[in-house]
Amino acid sequence: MPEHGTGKNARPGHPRPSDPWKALADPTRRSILDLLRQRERTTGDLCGHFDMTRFAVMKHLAVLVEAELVVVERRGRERINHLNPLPLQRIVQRWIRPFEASSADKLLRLEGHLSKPQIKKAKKP
Amino acid sequence: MPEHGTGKNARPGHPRPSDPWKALADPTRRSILDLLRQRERTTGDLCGHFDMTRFAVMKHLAVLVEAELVVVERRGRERINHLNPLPLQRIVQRWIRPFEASSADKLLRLEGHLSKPQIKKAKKP
DNA sequence: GCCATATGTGACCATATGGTCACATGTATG
DNA sequence: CATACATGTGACCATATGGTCACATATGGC
Repeated sequence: MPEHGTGKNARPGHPRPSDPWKALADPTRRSILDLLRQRERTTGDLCGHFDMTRFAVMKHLAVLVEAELVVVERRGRERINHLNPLPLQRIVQRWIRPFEASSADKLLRLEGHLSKPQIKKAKKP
Repeated sequence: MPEHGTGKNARPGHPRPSDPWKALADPTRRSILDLLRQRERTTGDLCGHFDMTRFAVMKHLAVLVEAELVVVERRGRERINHLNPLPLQRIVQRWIRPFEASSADKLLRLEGHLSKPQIKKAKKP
């Protein structure tokens, strides 16, 4: 049930959410999310913040929408992009928290490897 | 000072960490981190868990190492891969926490837009 | 209706990426 | 030392991705 898998909810308007990690991988898209975190913005507004063309920004926006990180509201001839924080929260809960849980231990064990070669067996002369 | 890469510390051993988001983007690599979270593993051990060839897994491992998500310890003829939780923690602290901070408000405002189906007008024939 | 504005679509290109393989290196052990 | 095992390297290929553009489609105001 927690998995919105391939074929369960195949409603026309929501084909299937794509991997939010993929969407997050691009720094431009992360900047877009950052701008959207401040307030919702039209596509044109967003374009003003980047060096690339309007089309490139729109493509990034499309990726974010497919990952459900951005929700679109049509208002007249404008398109207003809203941040949807849910996928990020899901990532935190299903991915990052578990890593944090067991990290203190590993961190300590790691320091040994990071600083010294940790030779198990004495080298033969 | 003569040009030496991108300024800061271009030491031979540490070229510069690549974007951890990029490394996290691939599901195989996330699975590797998941396995490494349980315990450290050799490359061969990791390969056993995936359908692809050993080389593919090694490439993924290389990406993870460049992003400093994995630390390598050489032990004899084996290579032992350790998880390094620090980059993940950095992502959480510098990226995800700020989003969580302002999300409750946005969530409420979003609900209105999420429930409206956004019907597209029929195309002209 | 007409036109300017704002956004959408498809084609197109260069490069990055995931994946494969043949072959090279290193190391433990008989 | 020889050989098998574990890992490393480079070339190579197919596809995905980021980016561009020309052109098409709404929408609001006149």
